[in-house]
Amino acid sequence: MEERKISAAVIRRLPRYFRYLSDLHEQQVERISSKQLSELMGLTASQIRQDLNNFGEFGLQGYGYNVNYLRDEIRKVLGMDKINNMVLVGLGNLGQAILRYNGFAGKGFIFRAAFDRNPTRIGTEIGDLRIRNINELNEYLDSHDVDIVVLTVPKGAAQDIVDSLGERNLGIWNFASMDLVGRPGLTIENVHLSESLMRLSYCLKHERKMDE
Amino acid sequence: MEERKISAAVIRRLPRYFRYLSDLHEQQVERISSKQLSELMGLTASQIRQDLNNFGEFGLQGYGYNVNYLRDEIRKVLGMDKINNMVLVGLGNLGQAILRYNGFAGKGFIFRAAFDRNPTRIGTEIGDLRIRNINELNEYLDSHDVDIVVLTVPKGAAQDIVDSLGERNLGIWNFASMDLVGRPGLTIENVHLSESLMRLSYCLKHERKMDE
DNA sequence: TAGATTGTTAATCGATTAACAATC
DNA sequence: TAGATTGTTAATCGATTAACAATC
Repeated sequence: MEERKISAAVIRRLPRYFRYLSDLHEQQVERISSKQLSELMGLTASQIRQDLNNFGEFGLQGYGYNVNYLRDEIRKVLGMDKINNMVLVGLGNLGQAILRYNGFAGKGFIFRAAFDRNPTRIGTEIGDLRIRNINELNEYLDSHDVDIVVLTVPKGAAQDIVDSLGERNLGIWNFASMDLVGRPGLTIENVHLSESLMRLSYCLKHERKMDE
Repeated sequence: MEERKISAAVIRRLPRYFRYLSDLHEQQVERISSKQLSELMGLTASQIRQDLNNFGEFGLQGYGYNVNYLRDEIRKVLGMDKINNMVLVGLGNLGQAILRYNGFAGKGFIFRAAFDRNPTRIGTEIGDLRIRNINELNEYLDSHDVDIVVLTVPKGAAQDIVDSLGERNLGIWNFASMDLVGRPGLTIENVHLSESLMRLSYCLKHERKMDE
């Protein structure tokens, strides 16, 4: 499927395209040109066409792009044309908030189980999920089809959990403020909130607008 | 103070340098060369030296960098050599989690007030903060020195709040999954969790390792 | 058909890497 | 002094922008 090597910069922009196209679709917009989209998103039309053509020829000369079709193609490219099964580990404040947020399910990202090591939490329910003992994580992964493990544990615990995951192919959505040591089969995406806040602080101090 | 134009790529890396240097400092490491740091962080030594020299000459030939000194300089560059006063708007799951997280205060980012529009929340306490009515936000900003407004409201409400902030100079840490329309004086940093999750999905599907 | 807009090649710009003189 | 490692210039690489033929 892959032909060219897709750059990190393009991958970073893809979900944003998806969001804009979803919004347009919701507003019943049927077609859009790269020019129009570029003005909406603050990019150049050239860049949009280059980006999209990494993945196929989605447009029509003289017409532009069909919003719904393009959205659907990007959806596929992003691997969102299927259910992504997730489990969450670590039910502190952030873990609970992520688990309770209902914006992911609509995009096909569904929480199937939640784990913690704190005995006072185990057995309690959040939403419709009963909190399980972290010890049961591997057993659960053996018997269920899990795509993504969400790590909302303290940074001291994160690497141990990753190391305990065996040889499985998994995505790790890491909220611990550290860089995990991975291995083949693991795909790690970091959400480093503190670093985002520091960038804001930098931009504030230096009056620097950050281009998306 | 600014001489060269600092690129977005450099700014994105700065907080990560700060994190690694903080970790090294905690481990009592006194000095480090760009070579050593590059191996630790998965960058090239060249890039590290280039990055740092945007802000000054922090090293010593034949020696490398003093960890504590370099950390402190980057801290200043990031605008973290002072207290950053924050208020939070929107006490849903995520807002409460962010407010309760105690990792920001240690870096000088301190929550001074929290606002919501839901009458059942107003007046209750989270941590040591009493939730205030969102109507009082402007009054509060008039009488207090606030640097950063954290927006953890639904996307339908986010732009209205931004528009209501008047002419003030503020940083906006935006968790709503939309791009805010800013104005001079506002510095916006977005945390788009859904987009991060989609990137993970993409990388999973395409077996793509994302270089930090 | 004429006008619009794509897909794509070529040109430009900027970021990363390599190399090395300066110097601790 | 000899060895190490910086700061910085030059070379390379890659990403963005511009241009335009193809074509709806």
